Amino acid sequence: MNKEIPKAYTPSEIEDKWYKYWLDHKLFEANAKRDKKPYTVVIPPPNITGILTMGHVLNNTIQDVFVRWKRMRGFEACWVPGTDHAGIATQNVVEKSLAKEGKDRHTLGRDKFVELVWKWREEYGGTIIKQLKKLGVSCDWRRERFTMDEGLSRAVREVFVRLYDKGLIYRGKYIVNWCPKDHTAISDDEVDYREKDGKLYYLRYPLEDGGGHIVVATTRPETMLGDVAVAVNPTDDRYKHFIGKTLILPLVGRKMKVIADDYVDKEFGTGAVKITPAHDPNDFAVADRHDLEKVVVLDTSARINDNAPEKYRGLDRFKARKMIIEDLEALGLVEKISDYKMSVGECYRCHTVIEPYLSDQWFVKMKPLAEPALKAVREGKVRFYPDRWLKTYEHWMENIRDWCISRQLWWGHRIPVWYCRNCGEISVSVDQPGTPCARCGGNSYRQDEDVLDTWFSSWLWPFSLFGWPEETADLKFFYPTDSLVTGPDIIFFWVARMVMAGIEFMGDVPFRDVYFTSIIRDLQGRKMSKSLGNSPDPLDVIRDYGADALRFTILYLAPLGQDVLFDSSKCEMGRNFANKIWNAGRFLMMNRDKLDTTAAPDNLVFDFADRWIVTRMHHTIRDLNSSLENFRINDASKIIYDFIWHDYCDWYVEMVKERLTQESDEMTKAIVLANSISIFETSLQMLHPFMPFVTEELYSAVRSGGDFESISISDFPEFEIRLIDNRIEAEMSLVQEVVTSIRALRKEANVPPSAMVNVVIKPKDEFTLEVISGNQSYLRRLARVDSLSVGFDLRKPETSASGVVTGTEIFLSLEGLVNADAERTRLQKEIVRLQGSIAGIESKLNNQQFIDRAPAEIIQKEKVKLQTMKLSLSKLEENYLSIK
RNA sequence: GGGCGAUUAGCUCAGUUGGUUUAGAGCGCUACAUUGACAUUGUAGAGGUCAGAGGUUCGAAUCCUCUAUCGCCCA
Repeated sequence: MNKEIPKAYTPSEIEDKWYKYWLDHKLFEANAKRDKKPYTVVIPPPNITGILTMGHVLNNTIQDVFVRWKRMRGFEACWVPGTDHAGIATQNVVEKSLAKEGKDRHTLGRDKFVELVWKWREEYGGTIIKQLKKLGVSCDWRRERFTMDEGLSRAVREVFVRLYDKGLIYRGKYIVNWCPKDHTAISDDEVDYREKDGKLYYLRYPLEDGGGHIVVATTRPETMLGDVAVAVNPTDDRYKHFIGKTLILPLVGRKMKVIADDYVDKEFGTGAVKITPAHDPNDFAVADRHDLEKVVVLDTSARINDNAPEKYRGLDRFKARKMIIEDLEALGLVEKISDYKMSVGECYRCHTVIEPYLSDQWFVKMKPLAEPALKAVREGKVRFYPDRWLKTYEHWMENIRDWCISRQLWWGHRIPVWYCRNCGEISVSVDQPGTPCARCGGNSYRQDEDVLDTWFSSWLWPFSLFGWPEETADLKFFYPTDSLVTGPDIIFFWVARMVMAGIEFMGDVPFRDVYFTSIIRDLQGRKMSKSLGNSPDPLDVIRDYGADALRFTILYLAPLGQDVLFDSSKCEMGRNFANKIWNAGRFLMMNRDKLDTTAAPDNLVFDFADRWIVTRMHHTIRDLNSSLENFRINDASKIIYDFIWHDYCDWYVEMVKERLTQESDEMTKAIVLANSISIFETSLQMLHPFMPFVTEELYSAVRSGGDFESISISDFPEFEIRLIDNRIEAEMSLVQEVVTSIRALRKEANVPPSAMVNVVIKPKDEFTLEVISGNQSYLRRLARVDSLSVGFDLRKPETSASGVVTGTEIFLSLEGLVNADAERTRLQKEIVRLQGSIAGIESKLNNQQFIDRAPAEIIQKEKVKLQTMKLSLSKLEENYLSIK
């Protein structure tokens, strides 16, 4: 930096430069061999289809703060980045682009299609990674992994085989969200629910014994072909006597029982529910509990299949609905049809109504995995921040259900199950069997068509990315990882499952601490989402305000466990802060350029201001470290903000200015400046994990000359208790109080800021006298005072404004400027306020129970407070009376 | 229906085990200030019966109970 330092900080000019520098100098690379303690973080891998959102910004900034902080504190900090193959999302994206060319994946064939997805990934899959770099994150990019990489894919197959061999993987029937148009299952989050006008059909199901009928209500009468029972609530008096009786299913003729189940809502419809296990998830669960048959009556295109009476076979579900109602009406079995608003699930891609559909799926038995994972968290081997999420975790783990891991997609890890083409024998192995079929000796195999749920690779992430199942040096050194930073919305999908996988396959938990981030909302409190379009593009925000500003603002706004209402304009706060620091640096540089600093001696002499800022700084170091240790990251950002802005800039720099103007000796000036630069450097180091760019730029500027070392690998400031000086802090508070009080008096009396005033101070005690006399030059400058007299025996000037600070009287001599009435009013107000406080304390001290039960320390404090207030009050009253 | 969280200044939020808190910050507002770091600034100020009602306690924004409103998760 030279003399032409711009007045305003312009982030865009330096951010890319420093990021490139850090990468070129390999500052973020971590190695297993080093003689350091590891600090490991694995990134929650973003989807390759995704673009950077505010959620990612928060999440990754938090990780970066911890990683940079630990790196500076001497840890071998290793942050492994990567992306997730996001099965469904990615397949959809590629299918959409195919559709634009009028093609679909089926005409292309599986191999060609998968090839195309890989090509798409090469081209677009790195977008979010590029965007993350703009944020300044300090990942070891050499280690970047993708959940479909060969190594990770092998880990997935290995895990499947191990679990299968242990008997923890099985094949079974399961209700999925089926799209009859795309012929695939889709996940719960890919179903769009819409309010629609529908009908509620009330159907009569006759009893076998001819004793009347039961009326059931349904929105989907065509599924009645697959009914196997009617359920009622066991506490429902209307139906108690029907339980156990047999009904005849109209049109089909099937005999069905009336069963009792808690699931039935007495208030809904008639209180009797038809049970269609193959076409409704709730009914499926009921059927499991009551051991009922599951009759599938639709084919994969949602047409009536051969399990139904011949008449309806081949009909589309909606045509079948119409015909069934007509037929039932003809039989007099429709009681009534009413209008009904209902929420219907649609495929978010093609808007076809989703069909809950029973199909063959692969499952993992979760109970044996969940038990040790629950125990580990309960024992504190993994800690949650905030810890209330423990309850959510426990609840889920205690009621865990088996995990359906198969997906009818083409993009993903294909299930490592092979079927003998000859006899159908199943082989489960990491690679295709190379030996003849064990049962029939056949040599031809067919691999299972399905792929695995994307989470089935994510749950292995903390160790698969270090090379598992190979016992690599990295795995030994960096596992278990230290902190995981993620959103509470994936506590089940991801966090819990990683704990299970870590314990099962590595014998140890995958991380020690889990930090659950806030949810970012817009100013109306709505979750930010693509469809609402209410999420600002972080890249725009970075362009407008700077990456540091965005990082700092979002951290400052995001307390642990609370949601954040965000709007880009809030980044002004961070931008202003960056600019403030920039200008503090500018001030130091400008003064250094004026001085011959080569003359600065090694032994720096500290004056009052230096000693004060040093003790404040060490408080800051201590508080900052303890906030970060406790994952109170927004506290940490407030602490460093207050120190730099208020202690350093507002007070210390102003005092430095006084010394630079007063001192005539170049050598002394050089010392003063060297001290302030040294404090500034330390401040930059403390701030660096939060605002890496501006701190690096300034650090490099103030240290220009010597050998350059990046701030990001410099030593984080160490707290030294010997530099905490309570007496200096008390002295400085007094100076600050007196200055503030004089400034307030000036303002009250309408003295222009540029005008100098004369001040008389009658100190409360020796200590006050000493401090004020000793710091006269600072007081004069900070409060713009011309002549200052301090003494016990001084008299109040004839015309003056007066104030009392904890018993010390301050008089502002104002020839002809004092408005007596205004002065009286002001003092009166102050007197009333003090009287109120005094009355409060007196009543406390007069309360015998308070005296008996409160700790002596508290009582003593109250007494001192009372004394000071009484002293101040008497002075105020005296001054009030003397106004002429 | 079950669970969790929130409710503090006009707005957005801090306030860790109850006592130097007559409750703080940022933004906004008011007044004044622009030739030496910074108007992306400085100085001073106005603004709150801490959602409501009970209770525990010498003492409650803080602990307990209930109510109201809002949000999230599970069913």
